[in-house]
Amino acid sequence: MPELNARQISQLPPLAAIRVFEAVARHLSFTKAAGELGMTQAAASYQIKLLEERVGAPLFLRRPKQIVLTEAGQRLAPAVSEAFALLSGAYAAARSGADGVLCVSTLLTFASNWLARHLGSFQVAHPSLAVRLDTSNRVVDFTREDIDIAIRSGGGTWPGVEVHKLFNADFTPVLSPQLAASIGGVKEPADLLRLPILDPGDPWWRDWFIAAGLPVEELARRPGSSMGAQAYEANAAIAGQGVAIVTKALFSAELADGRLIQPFDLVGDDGHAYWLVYPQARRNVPKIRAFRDWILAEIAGR
Amino acid sequence: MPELNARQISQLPPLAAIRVFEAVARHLSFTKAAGELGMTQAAASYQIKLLEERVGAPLFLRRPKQIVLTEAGQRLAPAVSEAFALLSGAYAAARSGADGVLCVSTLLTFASNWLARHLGSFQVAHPSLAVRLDTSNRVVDFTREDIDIAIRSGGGTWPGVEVHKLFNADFTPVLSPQLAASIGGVKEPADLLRLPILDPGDPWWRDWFIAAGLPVEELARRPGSSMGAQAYEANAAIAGQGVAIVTKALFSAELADGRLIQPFDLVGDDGHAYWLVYPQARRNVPKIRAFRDWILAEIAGR
DNA sequence: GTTCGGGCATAAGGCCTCCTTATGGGCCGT
DNA sequence: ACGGCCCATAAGGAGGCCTTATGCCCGAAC
Repeated sequence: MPELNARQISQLPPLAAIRVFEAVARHLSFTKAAGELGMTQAAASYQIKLLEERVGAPLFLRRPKQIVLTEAGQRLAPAVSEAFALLSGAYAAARSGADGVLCVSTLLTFASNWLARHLGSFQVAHPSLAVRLDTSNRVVDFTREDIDIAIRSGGGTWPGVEVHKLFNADFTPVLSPQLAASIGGVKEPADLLRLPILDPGDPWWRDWFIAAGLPVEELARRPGSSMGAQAYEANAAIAGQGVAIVTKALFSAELADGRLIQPFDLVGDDGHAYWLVYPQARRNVPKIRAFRDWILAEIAGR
Repeated sequence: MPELNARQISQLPPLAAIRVFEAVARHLSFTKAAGELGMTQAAASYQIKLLEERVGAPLFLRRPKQIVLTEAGQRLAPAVSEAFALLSGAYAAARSGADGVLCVSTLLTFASNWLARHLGSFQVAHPSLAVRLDTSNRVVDFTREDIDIAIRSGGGTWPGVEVHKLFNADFTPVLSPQLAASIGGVKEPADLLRLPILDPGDPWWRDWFIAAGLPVEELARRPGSSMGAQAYEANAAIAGQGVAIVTKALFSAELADGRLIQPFDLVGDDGHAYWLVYPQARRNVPKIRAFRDWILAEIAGR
């Protein structure tokens, strides 16, 4: 790759004039070039004159009815054309090529339980768009990380970003049917007390217990470790290791095929939700629109 | 060579912003890049923001103490560097490369009788400068022909050009010593009437005859053809075919070595002269200065 | 922990570039 | 000879772009 140094850069020609020169050299006409560039013939004449003064030599010979390149102009024109083709290509690539890869920052559970199952239809709809998932529970800063769009959970109030609610982050206990059967079925909330509670320190449990009219003191005494993500706890629940409290919407498949059951209709809700977020300034970037439109339709369509 | 079409050109990025981007990508610092470009950090920030909006994607990630290129930026940067290197090279070549060839439009006689004998010392002094002679008696129009500098004869009043007088276009008869001897020597002007006059229609003859007190009627009756250039007529004179009327300064060598003799001190002068001319606007172009300085010194040095 | 410094972002304001309109000259074709 | 095409030039104006000034953030150092 060619190396540039400060001296070379500082000696770059006036770029606006070079752009005009390229067009004039291609058309061999000031008037036509000006037309192409959307300016007047006088402006083109001005820029060429400027450039000729900088170069120190005429670039065109003004013949009646037609202009021709001087020797100096002939030297300059091909390189300028090539340089502009390069620029044009790279610029186009950066513009739409940014379309090439969509970087989605997503919460672990949302990725494994929702995106993993639906992303296929997005790929089908946008075959030229590769999706890179960046899974973490941090709240990403779009100005510091190379992320296009993110799934977050929370109150939905973040500055500088566009937000769309996907679904409420409600929560309700789930467990495997085998585990429920082991105590003769789970008929009322209190039955849960006879089973292991997965991550009993999760505030959701406390909220739900209160809503269900159960005592919370006992919860606090239970030993327990948080696995840090609903997906892990749900897997433990499926394996029959205990009762997990999760967001229904993320486990519709497990609930539908019976790997998990929801013993009670009671659903807690702390006002949080899952949100789609992206920088306001980029709301019209094609790939971001595409993903937004797709995910909202996908959520609504169920 | 890459082809450009109007659509591509119209989609070129803002070039000023691209120039800033190139510098920032090289330094990975807004402040340093701005310094290199001789502008403030705020200006660089402004341009990058502008470009990012046009591209539709961030080009840099703002990390504390340092910025890094985003994926889009990484795609753009190498091509931009390459394009600028191309431009820079071509521009430099057009600037100094214009130094490479000096196109001199010259009168035929001046070329063969003066330049041909002196040009060697110019080549020695400027070995990197190739001289292309364009010989014709037209008055070249610098805006229509690819000419850097010209030798003209005339009154010295042309608009838009810088002029330097080389020497007066004086005129006096010359002939070969053998021809003079054939009539027993040429002692007084009237002796010329006994010899063939080369190009008797030339106004110079009329002027000189009048100055010498000879009758001009006889001149007009003589048959004669103009050869169109002093050099041709001088050659005819050297061959003994007649008497030519020429500018002394252009035939100093022939007069010195005796191939031609100047029988009379009487020299005509119609106020014309030989001039060095070039466009005023280009008076500081190195190769033009070089040629001007050389030829004036060479003329003065004799 | 607090302060200092480096680096980028942003706002307001002004200059100067660059474009437009208008006009003229040169040359060609009818 | 005259109208049309094309480029050059002058005058005038708008807006892009740069500057100054200020704020914020973060990390380093004491």
